[in-house]
Amino acid sequence: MGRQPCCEKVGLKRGPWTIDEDHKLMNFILNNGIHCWRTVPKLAGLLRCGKSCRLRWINYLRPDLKRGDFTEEEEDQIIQLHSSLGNRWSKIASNFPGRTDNEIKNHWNTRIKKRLKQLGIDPLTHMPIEKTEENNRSSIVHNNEKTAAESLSFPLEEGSSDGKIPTLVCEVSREDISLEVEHRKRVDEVELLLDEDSNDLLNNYAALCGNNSLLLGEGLFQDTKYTNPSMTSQSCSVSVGDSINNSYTASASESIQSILEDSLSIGNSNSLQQWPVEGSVDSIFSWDDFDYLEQGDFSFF
DNA sequence: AACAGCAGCAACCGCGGCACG
DNA sequence: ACGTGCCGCGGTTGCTGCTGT
Repeated sequence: MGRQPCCEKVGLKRGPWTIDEDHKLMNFILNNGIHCWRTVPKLAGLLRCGKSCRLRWINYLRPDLKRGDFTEEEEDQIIQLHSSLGNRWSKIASNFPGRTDNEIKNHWNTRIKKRLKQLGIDPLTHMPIEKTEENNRSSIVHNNEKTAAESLSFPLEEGSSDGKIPTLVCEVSREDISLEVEHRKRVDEVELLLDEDSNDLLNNYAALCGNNSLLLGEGLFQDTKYTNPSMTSQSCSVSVGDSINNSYTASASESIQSILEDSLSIGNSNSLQQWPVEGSVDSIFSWDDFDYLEQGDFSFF
């Protein structure tokens, strides 16, 4: 039993994508659109599984991707949404046009989490760490005062009787359960808001998140500025070609800036606006160039 | 200059949910 | 109602560049 693998893994390529593979994938999707990811690699002439192609497209090649560092406003919003939605990265990402769930997840795990900890805030609960520890201690104390049966007598959420096994463990206090129920309510309310009008989310958030409101608009991150150096994130070689005669190749760490500048000077000076230099060096594909592709007089390599 | 440890990111993996026959 | 296949999500891994010693 069990699911079949999404594809035959034998003979398929894994690991970092090459420029050539990127070109093939983009070329294919721009010309044919996306119908079935499973068939994309075959039709595009790629030795990848459909899943890998999908991931590459969504996280990297999509034309509407916004690259570069997260702004303070974005970070604040991520924190707010995370306090309500938890690790539902795709939901969180849906509030950031041009950002991917993977990108937000990585940013959370590598930076925001760390920063919250430095500020004495538990990234999981969004509560001050001391208070979280107190809660943990007190819940254990409370729990010791109750029988196991009493602890188990409160369903975690409405609807848990629908055949699902309640996700309740013995070390849950009455207080914890009410907190959990309250949290779920907030999640539901925020999701409603997201559906109805995400622009109103922030306005409503303060009202919804009592304890968490300390994170709201208090200038918590006003003094923080990520001075993230430009990342040369991909190990493979980087090629920049204009649509006519020129093509450049260099190792990732080598003179990326100058390559970009060369590219800019050759082609449309607006062509890299969507791909900030501070972002990944792989962001150098110009989507303006794909206009040529659609017009039929341009092709990569 | 060489090495080790760390940080950041892209990519992979496995599972759940959903659509469809 | 059930089985199958695909997509999407979230957690995790591994690679690469950076920084400190």
